[in-house]
Amino acid sequence: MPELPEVEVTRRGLAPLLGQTVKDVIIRNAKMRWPIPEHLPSTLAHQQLKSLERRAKYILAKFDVGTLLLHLGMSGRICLLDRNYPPEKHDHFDIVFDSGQVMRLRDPRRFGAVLWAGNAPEMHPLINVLGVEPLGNDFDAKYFNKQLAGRSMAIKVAIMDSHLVVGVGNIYASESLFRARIHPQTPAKNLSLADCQRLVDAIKQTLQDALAAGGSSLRDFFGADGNPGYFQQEYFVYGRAGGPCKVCGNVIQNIRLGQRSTFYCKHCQKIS
DNA sequence: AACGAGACCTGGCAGC
DNA sequence: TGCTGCCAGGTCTCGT
Repeated sequence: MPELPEVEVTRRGLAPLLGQTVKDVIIRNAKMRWPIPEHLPSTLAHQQLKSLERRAKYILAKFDVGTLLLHLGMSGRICLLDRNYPPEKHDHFDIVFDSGQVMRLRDPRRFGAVLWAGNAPEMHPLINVLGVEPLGNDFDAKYFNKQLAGRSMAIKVAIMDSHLVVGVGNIYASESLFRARIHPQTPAKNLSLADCQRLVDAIKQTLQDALAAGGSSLRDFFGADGNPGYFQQEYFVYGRAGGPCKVCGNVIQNIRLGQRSTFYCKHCQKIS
């Protein structure tokens, strides 16, 4: 589900739809984070899907007439199914294509979003405030060090701030800090350039590892039964409070930072 | 400008 | 079995 690697895996899994023409759009429940635009069925009718891109955790589906923005929120999932596959309770939105395939959005908590962005999605107010992509060349130690200057917030909270860098969710924030041996409560401004280098490297490596693992479950992810089949990653710290650190054997701690569960090893991770 | 808290939702689980 | 409270992979909005 929706950390950056799963969003990217989802985007790649939708590739069979490229070049196909929209036959129908079905809105079963428009009450997502923002209302699903009522005009989508008429706007998208007979339109050909030109490209599928990703920015942060948004999937951008581009058509000649504009761009559809999809966000999976906390519990969203997109499946490719046969159009006759019966919808379930939380299947809120379908795009039916001329091949008979349907792109179906399921989201029990409805924190996700389906939005219309016109032909300049990078100017959309939700998109144009976003920070750099974590896997791109713009995200490096120098940039990050500059962004963190003067910020007293905990580094864990900072790396989850999408205005600085996008795509680092709650799981991979804890995992990346463990790999970089940085305590999650460290004030962001205290990180040296060398600390930033280790953290940037750790974030990139953590996301790439997850992407590689998620990619291997692609078949299950889009299985006919809608089974998510997401990989069972071996986490170093996330969800392992009370258990032994895999490096030093000390007990993994659980605290709350920015109202989110945070896991770390107090022996391996130090405050600077 | 920066930061913290509240808000949006449903489902699963532990504890009583 | 049923109820209650808490927790969950996100992030915008508002008040200080």
